Amino acid sequence: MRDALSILASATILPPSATPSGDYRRRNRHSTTSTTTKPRPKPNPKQKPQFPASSPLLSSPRWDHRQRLTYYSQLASKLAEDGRFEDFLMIAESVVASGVKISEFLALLKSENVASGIVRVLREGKLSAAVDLLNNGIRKLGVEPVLLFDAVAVESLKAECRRLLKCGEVERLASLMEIFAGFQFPIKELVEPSEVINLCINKRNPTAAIRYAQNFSHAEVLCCSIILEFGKKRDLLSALKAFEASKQNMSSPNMHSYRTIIDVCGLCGDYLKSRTIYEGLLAENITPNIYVFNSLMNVNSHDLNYTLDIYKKMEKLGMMADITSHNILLKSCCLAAKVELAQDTYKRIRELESKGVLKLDDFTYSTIIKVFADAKMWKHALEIKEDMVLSGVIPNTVTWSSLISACANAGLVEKAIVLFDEMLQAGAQPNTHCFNTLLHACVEVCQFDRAFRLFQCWKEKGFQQTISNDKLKNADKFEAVDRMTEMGVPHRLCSHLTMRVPFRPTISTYNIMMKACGTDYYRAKDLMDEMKTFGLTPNHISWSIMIDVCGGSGNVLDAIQILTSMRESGIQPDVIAYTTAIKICVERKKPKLAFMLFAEMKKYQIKPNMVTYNTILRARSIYGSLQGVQQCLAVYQHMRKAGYKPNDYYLKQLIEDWCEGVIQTECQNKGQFASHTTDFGRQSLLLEKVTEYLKDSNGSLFIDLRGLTKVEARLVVLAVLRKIKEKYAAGNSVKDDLFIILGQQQHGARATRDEIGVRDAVTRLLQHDLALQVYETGSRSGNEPSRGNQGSPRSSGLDLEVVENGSLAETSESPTRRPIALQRLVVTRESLHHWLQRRTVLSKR
DNA sequence: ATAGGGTTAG
Repeated sequence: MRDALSILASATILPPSATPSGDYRRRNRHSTTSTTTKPRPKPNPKQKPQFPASSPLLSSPRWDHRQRLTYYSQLASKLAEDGRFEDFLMIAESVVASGVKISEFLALLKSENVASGIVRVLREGKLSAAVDLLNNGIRKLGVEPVLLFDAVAVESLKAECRRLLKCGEVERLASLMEIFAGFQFPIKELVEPSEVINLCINKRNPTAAIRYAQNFSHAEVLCCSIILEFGKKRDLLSALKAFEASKQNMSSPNMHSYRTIIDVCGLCGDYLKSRTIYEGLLAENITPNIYVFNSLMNVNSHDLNYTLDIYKKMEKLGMMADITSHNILLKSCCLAAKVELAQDTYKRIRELESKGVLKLDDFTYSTIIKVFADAKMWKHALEIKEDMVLSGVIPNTVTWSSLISACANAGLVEKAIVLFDEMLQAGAQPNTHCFNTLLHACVEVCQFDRAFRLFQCWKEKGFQQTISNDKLKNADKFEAVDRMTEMGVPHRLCSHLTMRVPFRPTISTYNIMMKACGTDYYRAKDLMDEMKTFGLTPNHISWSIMIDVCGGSGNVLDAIQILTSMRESGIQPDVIAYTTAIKICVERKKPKLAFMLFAEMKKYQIKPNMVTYNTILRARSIYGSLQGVQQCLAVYQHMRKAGYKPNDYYLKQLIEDWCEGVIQTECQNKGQFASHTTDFGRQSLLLEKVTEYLKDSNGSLFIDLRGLTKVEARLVVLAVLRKIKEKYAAGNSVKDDLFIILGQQQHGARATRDEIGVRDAVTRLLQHDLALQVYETGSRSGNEPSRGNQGSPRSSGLDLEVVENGSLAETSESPTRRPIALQRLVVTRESLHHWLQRRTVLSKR
């Protein structure tokens, strides 16, 4: 125990003699808002203070009881304010030991000083130790610490909370709250809980949010909403942290938080994580509840097999799958487009219903309707509607929407409109979503006028409703209906629209309508402006549609310009916007612009996708020149590097067409080979070779046909010949024989059938179709009539067994190379000359 | 406490 004297000595406070007791005033403990001061309540006169003799100061005859108490409470207040809670407690203990009631002491204590002392140690980061001390010390004196804080203290604490809120000091705020919650203080009074939680979420501080939430009795619910909020912000990492933090201080696993984090995984697109979480539960031998199972199935619903596995797992555990589980299973079938499985599932659910186990709901019916809608089975969809009505489930807006799209997807606009009408008759409230479906139905079948009439009519009626409410006079109404009927809107539809379809368009509405503009760029532009008057901002899709509409009107340059407008309006063009623009260029036969845009994508680091590549490669007919083909091949290589499978149909077509162009007029039966299709797995080799041989840098007259089929070999030879021809036309004559490697033979082994096939096909092409002079050589190089062989046969990227100057591996140290002899064809330079002179003008394609 | 519908590029 420390000496009270030393405490007094260090306390910077005036002796009580300088403080007239009657003058001492303190603020009223019970006032909540008023800051005015009141005289402090007089101590109970019956109270006879008994100060122990051991405390000389307390028993000093110079002071009366009240003076002493006032002095010590002031001293204690000061000590608390300085954060010296140990000393503060010692005073309190001495006072109590002297026989004074603690409540009397507390009544005199300046509790705002205690509060600010706590704030002070909080700022110094030494809060918890100090508070533990205070908490225990005060409790030991038989008082709840909450009594330390009166209205004034609460006000100062509130102010501190507001300050911490404003500064975004969530950690400190959470600490403060934890402490006061520990005092059994109603912390809800200090600051609005949602404000604290929102701040923690905005500050991306999941642990502070959870720490705060755990001070409340409904912590589980709060923790779940925190996890969900992070999910809504697509911040899975923080959500997971919140989830982990919420597991602390939790006696039993909280299934609610498990299902929430699983839902959040779905929101954030990380379905694999949801599986990990589920497996974690299993590993701990915890059986998830049905909500966890349903959420897991839902998050993984795009993976039918997994969903089915979970469904079976539930069965194995003897857990009754409820209607939600079944609905999710149906949804999974729907996403996988497994119509039959969906039908079976639907039947099974119906059976369960007839046994009284389940009750089908609007979700069930709407989902199976969507299955049929997607499969264009509109009749089946309508049958489900009958089932639904018979079992007494009322179709809702979503059900009607799905039914309308069932007809729309099948191209039945009339039926879609009849259904819409029926929906209104049935008293269902259509919403914008539903209206969009209907408008889209019209656009899908190119009934643009009809889309506009409906749109116009919806807009007018919607306005009237909002402007004049229901005060619309009957006469006006009839007039409006007449006008709409004139516009071709069904009469019944008009009257319903007049009554209750408010016009609340979305971006989608305008996007659909912009599509309905076809190639009328100015109309689409007007719609875009109109959209802004409704407070809607065009999105990526709007801009892409604008590019399409503008380009469709033939205005390629303006269409490209839209990419810039888009960027200027704050929306970075995405891969779709660029692909659309490239499509326009290709359609309008502007390959150079298309390639320019393609290059621009690289500049803006927009990765082309399969559609982009196919779009730019599509217009093969417009690339007639070697340069064009080279550009295409470069795109092709780019594509492979980006990891796309080289199964490109267009490019093969391009090469075939271009190569065949060599003999277009010389060979009548050219279709014979061109009609063959090489199988996709082998194309990469073919295309690689063509790409290699067509490079400008590759000047050698050398072709390696090993590994190719005869159709492919023919293409490669034709490609090289075509290149020679184009080079010749540009003034480069042939200076060498053309070497063609067919295959290799080990010692006396016979050539394979394939190799013979290739040799025959190529020989026939060269000799018969093109009348070139060809001879075959199977022996070692050097035996054929030599012409210096300047063109090096070594070609980059190809591993050849031929070394320079035609001598085969004489200097090689590898013994395995020695016996290899190359089967090759040689096309003489003279005959190539003749061939070139025969047709110096390239056939125009 | 659970789930569902419409729009963009081949």
